[in-house]
Amino acid sequence: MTLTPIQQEFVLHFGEMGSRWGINRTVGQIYALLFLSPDPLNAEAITRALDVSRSNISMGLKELQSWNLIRMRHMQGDRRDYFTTPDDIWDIVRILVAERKKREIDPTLTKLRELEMQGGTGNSYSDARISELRELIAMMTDFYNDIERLETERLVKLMTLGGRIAGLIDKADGVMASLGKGR
Amino acid sequence: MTLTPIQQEFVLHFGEMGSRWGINRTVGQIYALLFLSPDPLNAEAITRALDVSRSNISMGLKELQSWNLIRMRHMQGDRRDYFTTPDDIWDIVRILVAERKKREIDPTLTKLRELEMQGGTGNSYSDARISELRELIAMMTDFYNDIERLETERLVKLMTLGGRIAGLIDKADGVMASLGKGR
DNA sequence: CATTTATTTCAGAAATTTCTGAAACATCTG
DNA sequence: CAGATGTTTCAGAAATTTCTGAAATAAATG
Repeated sequence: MTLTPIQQEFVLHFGEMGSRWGINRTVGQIYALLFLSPDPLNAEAITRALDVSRSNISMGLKELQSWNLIRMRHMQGDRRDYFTTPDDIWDIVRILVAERKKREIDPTLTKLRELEMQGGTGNSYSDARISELRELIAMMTDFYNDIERLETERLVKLMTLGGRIAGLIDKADGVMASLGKGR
Repeated sequence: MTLTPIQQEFVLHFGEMGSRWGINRTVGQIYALLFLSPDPLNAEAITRALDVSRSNISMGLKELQSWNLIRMRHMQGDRRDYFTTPDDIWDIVRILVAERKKREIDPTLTKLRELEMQGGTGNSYSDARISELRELIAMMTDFYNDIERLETERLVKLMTLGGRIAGLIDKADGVMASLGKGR
């Protein structure tokens, strides 16, 4: 896999964005490369394309696997490991969101619950802030669980509702109210 | 502001999570402290509470201001700067999402458009991948713009729809179809 | 305008993260 | 099993980020 200039630029961009996304440069570049590649690549091919050390690639691949972001595959009569990104780009988004939630949100939700268990902070404002935050994160987490279950088709429909979304929410709410379940 | 043990733990947690959230430990701790504090705090008070250098606090506050995550206030007859987090926790969420989008998503959308402008990569699969990715990010960005406009009340309603959300999407789609605008 | 008070800047120190090359490990082949 | 092939581990080097203390800047006070 020799990269054309545009592919090169794409790969370098992912490398640069890596630090903002919570991965390192090499991991970003490996992912970008696999994302663009029509075929699975082995570590040796990745090393040649990115011009970093073989061991760095090995660690990067391990990291990407821990993120569930790449799949390992094998070829007939070749004992090297080959890697790909999921074909369906929506799968990639789902994985990314799931993993970021797991790393960036869940530990805090757990910690907040822990803190609340341990009794108050000794300050009513702090207590209120913590419980507000816990409630908000719990609500977002529940919403995430509902959204996560939607098939891609419905998800796309939701996302393309545009301005009609407000009316739709109100309509759903109206139904709730008429059923005596309003909040 | 002397911290109780539970407040201390909250502050330390935010410090530790900082690196996953794309901020450093001190910035995380400052934010946690301001979040819990009923009253605005000045840099000196923050320095005492967190036990790091005054200059580090100064830089941390600057960083938080660049994120729009804190507000500067002044007290009558006191020329020191005081800082708070927004009272409404939903405002905090909105700001966070907006800033992360700005830093983590927008540059990539711009880059992808740039790459597409420059003509293809020389590989049809790569081209398709890039344009798919650009479309997906654009869709999510548009959705974000719609959501961002919703008042908190409607946002909460949306998030608490639970399992009914799928049906609601279908209903909206049905209306679209009957109007001959189906996609 | 000299002094006091508050804040920022910045060069270098400290800490952390990333990366490399060499060695270890693992597995296959003849 | 000896050699070949492929992967991982890991100690230290390199790069990057964070943090500090001292100096600079800014603004108010008497």
